[in-house]
Amino acid sequence: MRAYIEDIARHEGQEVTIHGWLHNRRSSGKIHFLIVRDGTGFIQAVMSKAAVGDEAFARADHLSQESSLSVTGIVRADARAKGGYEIDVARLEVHSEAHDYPITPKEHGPDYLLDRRHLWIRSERQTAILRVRHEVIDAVRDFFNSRGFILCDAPIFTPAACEGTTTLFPVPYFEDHTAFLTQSGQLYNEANAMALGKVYCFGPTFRAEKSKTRRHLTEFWMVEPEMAYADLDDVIALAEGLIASVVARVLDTRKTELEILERDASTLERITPPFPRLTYDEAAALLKEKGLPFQYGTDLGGTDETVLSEQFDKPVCITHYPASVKAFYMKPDPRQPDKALCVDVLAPEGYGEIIGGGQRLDDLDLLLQRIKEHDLPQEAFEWYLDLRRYGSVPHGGFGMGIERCVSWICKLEHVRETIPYPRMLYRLYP
RNA sequence: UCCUCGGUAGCUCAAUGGCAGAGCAUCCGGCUGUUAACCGGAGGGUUGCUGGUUCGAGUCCAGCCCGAGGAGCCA
Repeated sequence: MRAYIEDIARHEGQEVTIHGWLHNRRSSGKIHFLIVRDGTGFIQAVMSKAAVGDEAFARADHLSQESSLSVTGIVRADARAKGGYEIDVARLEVHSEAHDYPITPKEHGPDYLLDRRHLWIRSERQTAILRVRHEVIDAVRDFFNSRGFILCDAPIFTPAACEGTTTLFPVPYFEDHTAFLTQSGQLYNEANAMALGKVYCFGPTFRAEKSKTRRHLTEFWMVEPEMAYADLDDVIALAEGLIASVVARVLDTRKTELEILERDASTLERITPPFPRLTYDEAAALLKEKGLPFQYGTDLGGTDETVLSEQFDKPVCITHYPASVKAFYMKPDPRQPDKALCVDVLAPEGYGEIIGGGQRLDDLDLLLQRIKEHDLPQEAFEWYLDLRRYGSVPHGGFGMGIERCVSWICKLEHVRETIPYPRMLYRLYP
């Protein structure tokens, strides 16, 4: 009977066949220990010379790492085994031998591994991370779907910058046209919210900044919800609910993976709403108190975010940034018009911003003024201005970077491990 | 674009300006409970590239290439 390693406990005492690959092999003369992986997990297959005969035993002695094979044998509980179970091999069938597999069971540098990312993802640690990524994405979708949000994706090819400031990737678009890869579905999301009420988009996002840090990818995945008839408090409550829900799901279904990653689950168990909130002014005062060289009126830097997030054991919401450091579409606070009704959520343990959003500017005249102030071409935004011409309402939303979120939940050193094929400043292969 | 660090065997790394080394991987041999198994043996080198200093350069100097971390930048 065919079985998967993740279900092996259900097959104790039965004879099963595992189809997979040889992860590692140890031998002790008349007994081989084959570590087999099948994509769902790892298990040790024990092969004794007495059980399989001299010929089969000798063949297994030369089996190389990552050769594809099927092992058949009885599942046995064993306290010495990592997952609690082993297979006593009765038959072993080799499908394809691998020669000189480049990723050996010893240390490798990041450059070497990234050049072989297509093979690196076979490792136990990388499969654990990619499983957590899958769970995070699934939890995000369930969260919005169960709350009446409609998935309504924004285009990847866009005609111009959503904002004038950031660097975009240009792509030729038939004769004489240049399209740009999206850096946000935000503006389209606003139009979709006016059509469908509560929407979200979820897709790849492209940033051509020459950022070279552990928090940056040039291609990453972002989920962006947007709600009509919503204010800043609604946006913050939604962000809290999303993060708490995603963390709870990973704790519920991916305990094994968190153990493989040596991630302390107790720090994640504290992630329940409400999250602490600080205004920009309060954050600035706190940074000054801590003796950081922070200049009031500027955006928070990487170090500032790290120090702030380390003050709390939950994600922290920073609101009311100066309007001047935020995007043109942010609504100013009526009580203090130099501040924006915006929120950034900083992940704990120094992981920095994972969510950015806020309430959108819904007044036509003020929006026109902001477009002028930011030196943006008004004609490119006529469709966006129509949303204010035809039944404008208070609305808002946010964007959450999936890789930064996974990186925090898994407590990784670098976001490059959270996506199957990372795209970075100097890396486009494989 | 700037700052810092790095590039030596397939991999991870040693080597005061004086014979190019170790562990792992590979190959051969040994071992019936190994957990990155262990023990014995063998093969494996254009020291990133170009030039310079020197009796002598992996090592010092200059330029370049590549990478890492950070800064700037970045919803």
